[in-house]
Amino acid sequence: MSDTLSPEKRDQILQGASRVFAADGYEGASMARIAQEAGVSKGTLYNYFDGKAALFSTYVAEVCQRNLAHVFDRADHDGDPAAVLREIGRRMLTMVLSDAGLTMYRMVIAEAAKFPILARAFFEAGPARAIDFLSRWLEEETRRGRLAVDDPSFAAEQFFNLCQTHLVLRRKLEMLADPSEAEIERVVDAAVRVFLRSYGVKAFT
Amino acid sequence: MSDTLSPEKRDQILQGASRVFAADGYEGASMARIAQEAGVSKGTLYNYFDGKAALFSTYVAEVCQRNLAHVFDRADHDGDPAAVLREIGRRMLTMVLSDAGLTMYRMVIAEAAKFPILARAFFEAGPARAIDFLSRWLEEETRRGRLAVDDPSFAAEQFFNLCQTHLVLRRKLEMLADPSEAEIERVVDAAVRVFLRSYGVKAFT
Amino acid sequence: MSDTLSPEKRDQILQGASRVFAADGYEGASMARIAQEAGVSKGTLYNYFDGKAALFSTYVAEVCQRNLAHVFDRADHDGDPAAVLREIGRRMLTMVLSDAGLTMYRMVIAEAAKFPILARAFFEAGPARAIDFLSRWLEEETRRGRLAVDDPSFAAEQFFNLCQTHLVLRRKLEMLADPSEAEIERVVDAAVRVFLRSYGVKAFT
Amino acid sequence: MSDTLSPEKRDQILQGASRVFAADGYEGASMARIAQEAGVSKGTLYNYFDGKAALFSTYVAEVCQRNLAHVFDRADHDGDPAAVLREIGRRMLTMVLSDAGLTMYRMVIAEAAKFPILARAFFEAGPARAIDFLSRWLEEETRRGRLAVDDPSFAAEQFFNLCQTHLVLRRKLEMLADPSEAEIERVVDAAVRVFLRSYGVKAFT
DNA sequence: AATGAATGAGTTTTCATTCAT
DNA sequence: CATGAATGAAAACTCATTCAT
Repeated sequence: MSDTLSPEKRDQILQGASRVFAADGYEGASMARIAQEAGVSKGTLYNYFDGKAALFSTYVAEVCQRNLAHVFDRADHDGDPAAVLREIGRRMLTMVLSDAGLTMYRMVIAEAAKFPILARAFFEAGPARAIDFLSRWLEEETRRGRLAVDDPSFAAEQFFNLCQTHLVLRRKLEMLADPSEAEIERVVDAAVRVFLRSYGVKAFT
Repeated sequence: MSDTLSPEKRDQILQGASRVFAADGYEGASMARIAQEAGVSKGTLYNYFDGKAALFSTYVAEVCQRNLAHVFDRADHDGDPAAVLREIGRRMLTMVLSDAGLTMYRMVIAEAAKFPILARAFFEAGPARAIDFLSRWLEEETRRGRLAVDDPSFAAEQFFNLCQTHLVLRRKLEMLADPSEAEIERVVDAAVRVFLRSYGVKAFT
Repeated sequence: MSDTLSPEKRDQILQGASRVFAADGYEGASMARIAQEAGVSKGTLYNYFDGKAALFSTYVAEVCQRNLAHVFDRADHDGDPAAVLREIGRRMLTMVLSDAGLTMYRMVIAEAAKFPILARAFFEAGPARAIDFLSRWLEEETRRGRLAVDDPSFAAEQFFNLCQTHLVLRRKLEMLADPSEAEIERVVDAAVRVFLRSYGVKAFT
Repeated sequence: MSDTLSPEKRDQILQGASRVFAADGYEGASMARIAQEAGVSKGTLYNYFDGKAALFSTYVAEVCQRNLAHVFDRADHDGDPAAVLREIGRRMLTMVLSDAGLTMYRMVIAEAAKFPILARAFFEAGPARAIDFLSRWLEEETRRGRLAVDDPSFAAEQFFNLCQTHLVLRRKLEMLADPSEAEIERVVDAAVRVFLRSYGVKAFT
C-alpha cells in the first residue's frame, strides 16, 4: 500500500503542515489550507496521513527531532564549569524563547489532554534530552572533583528551571517580545551563581 | 439592563462553562454543550454574556479571583525563615499542580496569542501576586538581617522556579497524576536548600 | 380585554415601530429593538399587537393615513388649468421622492407577496386617493369646457405616470439623492405640456 | 481554482436560487432551502459562491442578462411610426408585467439600500437599455422628418412611463393577475396617442 | 397590565472527510 | 496514485414569542 507513496511528497506535505500549524495552532489549522500551502490536493493528504490528528502528531514529532536535537551534543570538560553552564543555559533559554520553541510549547500544552502520547514525545525529544545531557555532564564533573552534585538528574532540572526565571512565563503570556542576548545572559548568570553556591567546589568557584 | 438578571443563573452558567472549558479548552468547547451542561438554553447564554469570548474571559477572571487570591496573605516574620519558605513553596506548588490550576494554565497559554489581555489578567491575578508577596517578605527579612537578598523580586521568581523542578512540566504534559504531599515536599525542601545557600545568613541556616 | 389598554401606549409603540421599520425594513427590524425604541417591554408589544406582522400592518396603514391624506384636498377651478396641474404634479412628485415616501414604497413592494392586504391598503390610502382627486378635478374642468378629457380616471393616471419620468425610478434605485425643486419642476412642466397637448382645449392653452 | 467546477451544477444552483429568491425575496430566502431546492448540499453552495450575497448578486446579473437583453435590438424605420411605437411599448410592458420581471423589480427595489451596485446593474441591463434604444430610434425618426422630438432621451422615458399607466403599479401591489394582451394593448394605444400628439408630425398622424 | 428572562428553532458559514473520475 | 467536488454535521449566534412574576 505505502510502496508507491513518495517520501518527497510526504515531506512536502509536512512542510506545508508545519507552516499552517505554527501559524494557526491545531484547532485553527484547516486541512484545506494545509493542502494549499503544501501544493497538493486535499485527497492526497489522506493518502499519506490518516487524518488531521495523525498529521499533527507526525508534525510535532518531526519538528522535535529536527529542531531540538543536536543542541546539546558536545560535552566540554576542559573549561571553567561556570562558563560551560552559562553556555548550556544560554542555548536552552534561547531556544525556549524562540518563536518556534514557543509555538511548539503552546500547541503541545494546549492539546496535551487530547494527545498525551504526543506530549510525551515532545518531552522525550526536548526537555528530556537536555536534562539527560546536563545530567551526564554534572556527573562527570563531580567524578573529576570539579563539582559536588549528589543527584545529577534532579540538579540538572533545577538548573534549567532557574534559567527560566523572569523571562519565560512572561514570554509565554505574550507580555514580552523576543528578549535580547543581554537580558538572557543576565538571567543565566544569576542562575549559574545560585547553582554553583550549592553544587560548586570551592577551588573552582 | 443586566441588573435584573439573576446572579444564581449567572453562576449556574459559569459552573457549566467551567466544566466544559476545563474539559475541552476554549476552541474545543461549544456553546451548545455549555448550555446543556449549565441546564439552560443557548439563548440564555447570550442574555448573560456577550458571546463565547466574553464568557471565557469572565470565567478566567472569576476562577483567578476565586482560586488564586488569599493564598499568600499572611506574612510570618517570627519563625524560622526556612520553614516559612517551605510553607510558601508548598502552597504555590500545590495550587499549580491542582486540576484547576493546571486547566487554567493550559487554556491561558493556548489562547494567549488570541487573548493577550486575558493572559495578562491571569498573570496579575496569579503569578504576580505570589511574586509580590514573597518579594516583600524577602525584603523585610533582609532588613531584619535574617536573609541577604539584593534583588528581592528577582530572587522571589528564582525561588518559585526552583520549586517547579521535576513535577510541574511533567504534570502539564500529562505524564504525572496529581503528586503526593511527600513528593511536593521533597522538591520544595531541595528548592529551599539551594535558595538559602545563596540568600541565607549563616546564623539562620 | 382591550378595555384597559391605553391608546397613549399604543401610539408610543407605533412611534417606535415607525422609526425601526423605516430604518431597517420589515425583515430587518427586530421586536427587541422596537420595544427599546418605544420604551416598553417586549411583552407589552404582544399585549397591544398580535405579533410582528400585525404590528407592521398597523404601522403601514397609520402612516398612509397620516402622511398621504390631506395632500390633495382643495379643488381649484378658478386659475389656469396648467398652473393647477403643475401644482398637483409637484406635490405628488415631492412626496414620492421624499425619504418617507420612498421607504414606505420599498417596504410595501418588498412585502407585497407576503402582505397583499397591506399592499392594497397602501394603494387605497395613497395612489388611489390621488387618482380619485385628480380624476374628479379633470371631470369638472371638462364639464366647464376648460379641458377635454373622455376617461378622467385613466387620464389622471397617465398624468401621474408622466410626472414620474426620469427621477422616480432612479431615486428608487439609489442612483439619485433627493432632487431639487428645480429638477422636479422641469419634469412636471414637461408632463403638463404633453398632457395638455392631448387633453387641453385650444382657448386655454 | 473554480475552473473545474461544473457549469451544469452552477446552473442547477442558480435555478434553485432563482425559485427561492423569487418566492421569498433576499432576506426571506435561506441557504438551506436553496440547497434543498437545487438538490445539492449546503456545502456545495459555498464551493460555487462566496456566500448568500454573492449568490444573490450573480442571480440578479444572470437574470438581467438573460431576460432583458435582445428585446430591443432591431430598429424599424420603414413602417408607420405609431405602429413601431406600439410594438416597442407592448414588448416593454409585457416584460415588466411578467412574473420574472416583477420578481426581479421587487427584489432589487427592496435591497437597493443594501446593494446599490446591484440596483445600478439592474438599471443598466434593463431600463437604460430600453431608453437608449428608443432614444436612438426617436432621434433617427426626427432626422427623417417623421417625428419632432427635441430631447429624445427624455421623451423616451416619458413614453415608457405613459405605457405603465394603470397596470404596472397595481400588478406590483398584487392587485392584478398577469394582464391580457388586450388590456396591454389598450394602455399602449392610449400612450402612443398621447405621445404622438406632442411629438408627432402632422403628415404622419 | 407590564415586565423581561427564557426558550429553541432558525440563520449563515466552516471544515474534516469521502469517493468518483 | 492524485484530484477536488460533494457532503453533512457541526459551529456561533439571532430573534419572535411565551409566561411566571
